[in-house]
Amino acid sequence: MGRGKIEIKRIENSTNRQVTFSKRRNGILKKAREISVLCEAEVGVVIFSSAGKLYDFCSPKTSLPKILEKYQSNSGRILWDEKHKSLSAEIDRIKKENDNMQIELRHLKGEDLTPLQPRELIPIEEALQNGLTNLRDKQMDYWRMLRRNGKMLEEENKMLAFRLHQQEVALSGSMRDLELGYHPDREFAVQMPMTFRVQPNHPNLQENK
Amino acid sequence: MGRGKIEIKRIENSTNRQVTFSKRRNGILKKAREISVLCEAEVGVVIFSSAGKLYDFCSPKTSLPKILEKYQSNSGRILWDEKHKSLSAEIDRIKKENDNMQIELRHLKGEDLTPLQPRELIPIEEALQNGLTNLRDKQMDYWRMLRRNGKMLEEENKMLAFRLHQQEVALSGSMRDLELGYHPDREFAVQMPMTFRVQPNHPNLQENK
DNA sequence: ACCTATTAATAATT
DNA sequence: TAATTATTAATAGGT
Repeated sequence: MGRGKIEIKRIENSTNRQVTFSKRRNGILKKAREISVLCEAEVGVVIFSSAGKLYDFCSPKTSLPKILEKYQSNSGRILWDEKHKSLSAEIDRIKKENDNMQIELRHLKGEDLTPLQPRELIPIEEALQNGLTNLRDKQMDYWRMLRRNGKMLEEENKMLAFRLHQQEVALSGSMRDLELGYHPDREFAVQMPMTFRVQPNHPNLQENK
Repeated sequence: MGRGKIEIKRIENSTNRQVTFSKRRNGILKKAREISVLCEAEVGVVIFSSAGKLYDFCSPKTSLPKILEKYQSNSGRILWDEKHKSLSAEIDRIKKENDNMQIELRHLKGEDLTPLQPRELIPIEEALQNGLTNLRDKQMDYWRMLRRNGKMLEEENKMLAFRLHQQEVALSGSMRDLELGYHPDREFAVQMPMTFRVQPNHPNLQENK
């Protein structure tokens, strides 16, 4: 179609090649549009000129990603790039790690032990014993902390009770002053009664047991 | 181009549509091949028929993945966004699962318990106790199996020892025959001596303890 | 699937 | 680079 028939091989004349590219490119894109409308086909076309310029067409109501997704599932060929491969590889790696941990967890919980040899049960038993030992240590720490805390509260209580006692003494003194009249010389010496003791079963301590 | 001009709109007649699709599809793929040869263009074409059948072309010396890679970097459009997102999402999901299991494992091993409240230690302790119980059960099963096995071996030994005894008796009889001459009438009745017993500390059983 | 009249694409030229 | 046009190629409708 043209003033003469041409052979389908590289056009050596650079200008001709570029002109032909331009014309035929338009032709293909037009044909692509037409077939997609006429026949309800999904079409994707990507063309790079030899200079690297991009031209493309995609049938309406879809998109290149959609078409390519369909292409992959339909052809079985994998289009995705290195990044995808590495993501997939990472997924595989993590899944494997996951499986191993799952197995270990099951074993520690005493599940799926049947296929194991007695020899293989030993490290699991040790892990469990160890875990229990560590846990008990931790619980012991808490217990000690609570006891220590209780003792501190006890001390604080003792101190507060003493202050309360002081105030009561002071208050009763003031009351007496009010009743008997003010005596500026009178002295209310503050003394700590060393024999004062909080009862060991002080209510406040109950809550921290 | 044809017996009549046609409007570029969906062909209602299904047969016509299919025929036209077939013809034009070939046309496009041919054009794609031609432009790629004539003009050194890189071309990728993907066509789906309305029935979902796939046809494609890719210029020689390249591949669809390569073309699409180039397409992405050239157009800035990302073709794999969706796929990427879903893969990334899956990685996140699995990693989370992974982390949770890792924490659970650590806890069971008695590690990283410090930030936990005493209340949170209880289920861990229960899990460990449970695991240990299950494991001990399993070990008990093995032990019982070994014992049962040992008893069976003991029985077998008893039987073998008896047979050996028989043969010794028969052999010594034959020897006597050889020494005294053959007496066809002579009878070697086989009797099980019921009082025969293998010693409980039979050497073969030691290995299975 | 093939045929062919007709339209559409395009190579060469301007 | 764009328009023109002679010619080939594509294809619509029929068989």
